[in-house]
Amino acid sequence: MQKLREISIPDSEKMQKVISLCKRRGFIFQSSEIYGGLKSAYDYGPLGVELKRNIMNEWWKAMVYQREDVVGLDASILMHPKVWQASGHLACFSDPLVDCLNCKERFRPDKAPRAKPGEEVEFVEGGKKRGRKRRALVERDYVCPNCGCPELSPERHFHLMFRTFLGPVDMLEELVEVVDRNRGLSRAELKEAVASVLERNSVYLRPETAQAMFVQFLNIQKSMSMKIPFGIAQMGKSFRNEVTVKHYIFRSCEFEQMELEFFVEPGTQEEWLEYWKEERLKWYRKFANRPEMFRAREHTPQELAHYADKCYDIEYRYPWGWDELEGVASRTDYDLRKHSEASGVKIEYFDPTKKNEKTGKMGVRYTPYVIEPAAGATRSVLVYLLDAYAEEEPPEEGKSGRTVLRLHPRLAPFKVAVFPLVKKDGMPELARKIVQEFFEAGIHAKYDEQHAIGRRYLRHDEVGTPFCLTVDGQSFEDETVTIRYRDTREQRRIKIREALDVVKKELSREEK
RNA sequence: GCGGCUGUAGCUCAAUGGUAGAGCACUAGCCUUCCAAGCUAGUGAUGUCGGUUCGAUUCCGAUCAGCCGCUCCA
Repeated sequence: MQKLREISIPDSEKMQKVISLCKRRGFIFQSSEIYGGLKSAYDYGPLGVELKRNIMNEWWKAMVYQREDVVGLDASILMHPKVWQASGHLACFSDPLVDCLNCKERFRPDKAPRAKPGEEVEFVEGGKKRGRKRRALVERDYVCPNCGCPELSPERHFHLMFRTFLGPVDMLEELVEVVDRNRGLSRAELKEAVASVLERNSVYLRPETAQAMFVQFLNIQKSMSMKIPFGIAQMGKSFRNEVTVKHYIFRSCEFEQMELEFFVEPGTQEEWLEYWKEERLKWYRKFANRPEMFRAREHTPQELAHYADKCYDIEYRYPWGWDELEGVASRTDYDLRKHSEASGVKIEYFDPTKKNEKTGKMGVRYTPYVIEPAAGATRSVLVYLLDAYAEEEPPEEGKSGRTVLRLHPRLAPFKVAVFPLVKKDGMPELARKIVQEFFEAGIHAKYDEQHAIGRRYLRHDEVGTPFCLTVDGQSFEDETVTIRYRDTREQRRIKIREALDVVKKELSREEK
């Protein structure tokens, strides 16, 4: 057997290499590139769309098809604005921020050091460690947390939800009229008047898929006769005006989520949280070459969101360190309760099998608690690309090293490539006949006759194609082809009529 | 949003105030019976806008985008 020696790649170079491969081989392109690109927006090319879709299909399979207690949902991205009022996103997503005019620090006023208005304070010019000292009067009840300077920009709100407007009528006229009518007002009052026009017409692109599952809880539970515990699964795009976008597709303003809301009886949330944490960790590791690169980390009390009583982050060891991939949160009954209060609709579950302690009769009514495993689909794409990317030294003298994507066969964009050894003697025709069988079976396959055979193997290694079938002279004598394995570079002969089954069998293997 | 660095062909990189070059890749053809062989020919680039200049890819400014750090990330 050939010895395949992997070249170790420093973390500092890994992202560059993966990004470059993704562009070169049609996985991921920058959005609107010919216009100079758009901040943190990326397009999934012909191979990227396959990888992303394969990951999402595997998630759907594990969440919905392979269990009885979860059903699916595909909600609209635009929802009634009251949804976001009730969920708290409208308020929380617009924290005021302030810039320090001295050291350029940006911070939240509520987290800044307190000070007395009118007091004189000393600070270093430019915010450096040493330098000329200056004094100034405190105007507000806080100073810059970095340099202590009281000279600050106005408090500004940063809306983290994308606002848009429903309805074809342009509100420009209305706005002009409001401004015109209120000429005498102060700036603050005018701002409020304009804001109210905007608010009245605004809808928002969802910042998470979760809320639709809470809002449709009753419809789904009743129409499908679901009994608690049960879950609702949804995949789709969400949008956030992130202050800082980072690390390629890791944090972008438009991203794709795979979320499960799993409703449980109050009091059982802890065990279900543990259950889902383990399930999700297992799921990620199933498709990975390096399962040890995934871990679950419990949130510290400081990190915990206001709606959660406990939360795990499923983290991956990215080239920049451990970072989030999925959050598995115990959200209590916060969301259902909020929507119940805001809408006036009683969102409860009636369990006829439990005895009511108070009345002694059968049947208990309660607001379910929810466990939320919320995964990043686009983050998963990055994670599996990083996990799969490898470079190898030449297996022996005179041969070539290679770059290989060791993707799980079910995640790989092409499942199989079919080649004629050379472009003559009827080999292309036979190879095309074989590839046609895969087309008809719905297995994504690629016919390739360009360049020499070795180059074709290596090109398909680079995009993660797990199996290559090659027609040669012998194929016409005994109806066999060679199957060549991506991970080992080994090959063996199989009967042509068995080729489809051999590939199918490899694809159905659970473990990587 | 701040600070630092960066932007030349699909990729990796070179050069210059005066005709922008290579390797790889790609295309066509020849050759080729299992791991990036060879030969011939070919396509293809200075992120965008503006300024200085006789002339700017080079100098300056703005802008867009990327990387690193800070900040942010209910």
